[in-house]
Amino acid sequence: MKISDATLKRLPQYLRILKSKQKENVANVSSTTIANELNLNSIQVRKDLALVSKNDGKPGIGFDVTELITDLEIFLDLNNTKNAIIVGTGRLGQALMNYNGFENNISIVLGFDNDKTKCDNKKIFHIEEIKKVISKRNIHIGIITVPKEFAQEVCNLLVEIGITAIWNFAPINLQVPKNIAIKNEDLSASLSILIKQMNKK
Amino acid sequence: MKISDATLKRLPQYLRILKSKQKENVANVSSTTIANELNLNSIQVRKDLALVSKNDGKPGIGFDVTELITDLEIFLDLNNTKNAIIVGTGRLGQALMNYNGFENNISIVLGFDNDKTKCDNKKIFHIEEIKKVISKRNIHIGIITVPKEFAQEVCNLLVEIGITAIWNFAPINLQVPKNIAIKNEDLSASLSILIKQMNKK
DNA sequence: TTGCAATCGATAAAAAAATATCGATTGCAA
DNA sequence: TTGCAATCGATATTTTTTTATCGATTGCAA
Repeated sequence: MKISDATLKRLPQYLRILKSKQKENVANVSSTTIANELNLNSIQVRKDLALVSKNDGKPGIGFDVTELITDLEIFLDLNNTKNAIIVGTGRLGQALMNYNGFENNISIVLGFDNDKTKCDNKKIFHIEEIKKVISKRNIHIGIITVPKEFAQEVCNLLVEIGITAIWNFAPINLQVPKNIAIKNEDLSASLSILIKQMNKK
Repeated sequence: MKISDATLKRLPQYLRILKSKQKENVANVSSTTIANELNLNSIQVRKDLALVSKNDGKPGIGFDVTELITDLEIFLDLNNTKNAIIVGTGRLGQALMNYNGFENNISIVLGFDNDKTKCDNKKIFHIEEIKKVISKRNIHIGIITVPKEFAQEVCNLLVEIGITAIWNFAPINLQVPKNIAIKNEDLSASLSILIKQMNKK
């Protein structure tokens, strides 16, 4: 059973709504309710949920909030924390190191930079030390927040030291071996969509 | 003629490649070349480009780099700079204020925060002053980088003062009137996709 | 009870997006 | 010249995604 990226993108949103319902001590939520809050179609919500949960919704009532949360968390693999490192500890890197919007599934354990003045912090090391510092730790994810000129180089380095997933914030499409997972976070593209949408209205 | 979000997302990537080719004094680029660099299908590239440019590619040669750049920039409305403000000048807000990956189409002119200690900066004001400070300026875009608890409230405020496009980085789905353009930047969703992809490999 | 509104899942249909096919054009090398 | 490889656009096909339909279940109110 494979799940499309489109669906995958919606799952964390469902989870957020479910958790907020849980906080309000709501026991059941209908697909219609979820759909309305996210401006989606309720059929789509049901289909998405059916892919990740064996807990059927009950006609007239909806879905059991707690059960669905459990299933979503399992599916999204939110229970075991992934260790991550960040290369590039400028403002964006620091913002991510301190971001609390992630649903607790990654822990950004270390940062690296080529600016020695930033390395006074316990958690920030000079990029040259990366091999040495990382060797004994179990790191899954590498986050790239360096200027685009250095991004491919950093990417290669991360691959070399055994990182298997790369989250890239530099405005460039990185080339990686097939066995490496990569997600390019393209803020320009987002902005283009927003501006296009704005001009239409 | 309407363009899908999927296509719209690819256009800035094409532009980036074209510009880098231009820098290398390459006069023509084939759809195959572009497709390979982005791991896309060349037919898809040609179709996308046909939507935004009347300059046909030439068989055996490819597309004229300069012409395509011009057409993409016109289509993406990159020539007239949009003024933007940021609400929430924590690390992420500051990172965006200093980000240079945008293709020069927005200028983040001012920041707002509810922390007075941040407001010594010429460009950062207290949120309470927002109406007064903004009234005479021509602001198009509002960027929200506050904690999620305050995001909807800030959003409402932005709508109230006449902002027509909102770029939201708080992990929450904001509700806006129909005539307002909105883009929720969902980092958790991106991360979910990356992790899913990683686990598959 | 009984009937009604809310909701579900399964299946079908529609819409959208991606990819394949194919004849035509171009430049280059034999 | 001539033939070949690269490339194009237009059209057709396939695949994927979204939305609609419909019979069935549930709780609640009359």
